[in-house]
Amino acid sequence: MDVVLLRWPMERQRRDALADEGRPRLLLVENGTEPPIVTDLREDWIRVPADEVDVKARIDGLAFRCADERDDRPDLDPDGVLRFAGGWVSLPPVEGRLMSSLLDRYGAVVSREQLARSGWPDGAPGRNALDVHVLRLRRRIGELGLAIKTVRSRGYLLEVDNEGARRQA
Amino acid sequence: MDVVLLRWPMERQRRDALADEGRPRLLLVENGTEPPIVTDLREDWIRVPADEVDVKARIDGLAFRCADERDDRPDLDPDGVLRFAGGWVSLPPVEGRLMSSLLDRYGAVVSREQLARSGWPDGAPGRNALDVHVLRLRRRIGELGLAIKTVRSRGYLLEVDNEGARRQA
DNA sequence: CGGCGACGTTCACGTCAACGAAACAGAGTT
DNA sequence: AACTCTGTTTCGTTGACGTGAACGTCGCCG
Repeated sequence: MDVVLLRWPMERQRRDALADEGRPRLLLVENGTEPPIVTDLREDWIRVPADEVDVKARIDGLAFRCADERDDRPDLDPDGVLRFAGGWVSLPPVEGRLMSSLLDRYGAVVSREQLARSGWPDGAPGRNALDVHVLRLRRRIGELGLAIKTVRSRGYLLEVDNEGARRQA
Repeated sequence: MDVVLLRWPMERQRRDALADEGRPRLLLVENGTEPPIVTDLREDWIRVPADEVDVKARIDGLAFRCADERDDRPDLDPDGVLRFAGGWVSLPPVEGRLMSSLLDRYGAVVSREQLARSGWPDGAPGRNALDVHVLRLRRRIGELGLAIKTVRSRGYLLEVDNEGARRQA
């Protein structure tokens, strides 16, 4: 993700907006003013005027830090604990297997048949069982900021929930 | 943890040593040399000479980042004293062994079977003994700000208690 | 257009197992 | 005698899982 440059303290408002979006930013601190208090991994500052090399080093360092947490994929450990974005929920056996299958193809569609096979390796119960488990799985992972989208007549797809996340928080 | 100041590139060796230890450090970059490539959350740099205020801002920012991921783990000494966050409680033998097992996998799930083996190396008593000891352990460590979470049908997990902590305080 | 069926979502239950909590009793210590 | 540590019994609560049914929505076809 690109690092945004902005002036401090002139563009304080813009900085707050970027912080809300979670975008990395480098504050160019005007001479004669104090640097801000940095409490965010995606923020850094440098006093201007500054050497071009120094600015580049700051930008690269920031980009590196952000890349670090970019592959922030949900992770399901063997004990049925799903971790994501600093939080975790525990998944019961069936839902754990469904999630594992969705995770194998994170961001892509998984067919109902495939899910049913994952959830019940030796024969699925009634047709409706899968639907109900998907519903329950949705509710659980909602609070982590994850969502399962339906692709009608194709299957389901796991992704980051861009909308519902703040409702939960 | 304290931030260590050192000169760059003169003290490169010392910097590497600190990096190995995981200690936070601020590199004072000599004029006329390029800043290092920062690939570590516990490292930052500033070009000298610099304003006292700027140096302080760098140090504070670093300290904040490190505090964020401070692995301030509870510690159980061989005499059954559990220390955490400035306080301590003493644990009876069985609970001490259970805690030791939970600490080995701090933040992860430990199965009931594993716990039973730790608590009673030569044969576990009745089925409910473990439940009761977990209950008692919970009450003891609650006042330290620790909590044992149940992961149903999988086991237990030790972590910092984010909610109950203020009730105790 | 209107009806129909395939597909999904959600709710309300029922069953079963896992877990939690209180209360009690025995052994050992102080 | 008071206290701690321990294990057991008993009972209540919660969670997991499947089923049946009500409801919505989409697309197809007469």
